[in-house]
Amino acid sequence: MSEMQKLLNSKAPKAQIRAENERVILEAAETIFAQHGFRGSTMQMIADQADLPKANVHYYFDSKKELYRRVVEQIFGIWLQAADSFEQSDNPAEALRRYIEQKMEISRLRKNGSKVWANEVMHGAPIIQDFLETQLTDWTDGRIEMIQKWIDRGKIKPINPRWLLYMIWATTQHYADFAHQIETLNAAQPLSEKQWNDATETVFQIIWAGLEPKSGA
Amino acid sequence: MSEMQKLLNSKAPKAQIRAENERVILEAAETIFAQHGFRGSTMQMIADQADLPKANVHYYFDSKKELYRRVVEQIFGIWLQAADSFEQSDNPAEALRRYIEQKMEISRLRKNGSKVWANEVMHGAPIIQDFLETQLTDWTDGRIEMIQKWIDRGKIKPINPRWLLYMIWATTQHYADFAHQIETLNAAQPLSEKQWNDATETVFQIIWAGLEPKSGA
DNA sequence: TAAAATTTTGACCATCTGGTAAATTAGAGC
DNA sequence: GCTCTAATTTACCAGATGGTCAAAATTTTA
Repeated sequence: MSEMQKLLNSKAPKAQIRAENERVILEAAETIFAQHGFRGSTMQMIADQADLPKANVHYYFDSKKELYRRVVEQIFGIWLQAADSFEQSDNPAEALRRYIEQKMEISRLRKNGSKVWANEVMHGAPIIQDFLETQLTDWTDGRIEMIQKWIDRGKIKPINPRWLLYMIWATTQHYADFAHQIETLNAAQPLSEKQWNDATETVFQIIWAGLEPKSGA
Repeated sequence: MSEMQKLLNSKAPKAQIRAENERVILEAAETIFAQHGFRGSTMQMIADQADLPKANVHYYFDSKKELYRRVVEQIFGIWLQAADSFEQSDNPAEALRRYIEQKMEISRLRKNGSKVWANEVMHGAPIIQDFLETQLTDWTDGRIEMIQKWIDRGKIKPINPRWLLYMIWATTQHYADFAHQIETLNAAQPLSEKQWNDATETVFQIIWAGLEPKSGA
């Protein structure tokens, strides 16, 4: 631990030391796991990132697997939180806009989390399979029902709601998971604020224009 | 090597043994790398998958890195091949339909390849950065120009072509990279032929309807 | 058929890495 | 201050893994 860190901790009550160190380690782990995957990350890398001795990381988290599970659980929480922005509404355009904006915002601000999630799912979700089967399934079914109601009321075109959801997930998360590719294709520059807004707007525009019932129908 | 394999090889001329074994190893490697990532895959796993002794794999491929690079290069070739289906055309609807169908087909038939690619890019493309900077950049710039012409001629709505391309990539590749999640949400069943067709059609319909200039405009 | 070249294979090694032990230091409660 | 608990840290270990080697087997060539 650095002198700086020591200084910061020294004034913290003992109860807060634990909370703070766990937070620091989880953040470091998310960064490292996002960059190198589970197996590609070493406890030493995480410890260095957190500016703590490796044994100290093990003091707070019994094993690499447990630490990883905690990171993934945290990420799933954020995912579900964003999902709430897709609330029941009679105005599909507004609900979709809010949801897309929220998911793009997460891709921008929580890139690492999205990457860890993608990695986990791509490798067969060994750790969070139960989340997929319970919470994610429930949430998805609920939203599909809701979109179906929009269709039944003629508020959007009749499309399969499931593929629409996947399209939104895919497109928004792409900006986090493939950020490196996008940057490379952007003259090695991260997207600017303006570009993020423009991309968000374009995603919404295409999807919404693709769903809006023809005024003449 | 199994007796079966031995029997099969025994009749092959020597020159073909090498070609055949390299093919078998590359295929095995793609499967294993897709499932476990670069670091999570061991040469032993790949050897077992190829039904060869580990030392034999090293006889054909000097190192794990070289084997991985060969796998990724092969995948990029397929990617570019699909890209060709997005050929110059004055009919955006047809060109887009062909491209989307092609990319969905690849997601279905070459799931592992897509996963390896996603993994590589997500981790910062350490191996294929040069491909991104040269070939992918060139291809993308070309297609953006082409889409811009469609816009200029009023054949599609004015949107930023780049975000449209990313949307197509994201959506189609999602069906490969997140296949496990999609299966879990499909009652643990792989998508049926019918579902694949339906998803492909929906993706095209939404995107095209989102791009088609209003008939009244 | 004999020699040369290629392929196969088991045994082995150096290194890396997750995890542990035990001693030391710092803080909380009295 | 003194004791008890929590946190920090160094040194270390056991197992896994990428890669090597040399011998054996197989095929090609002369």
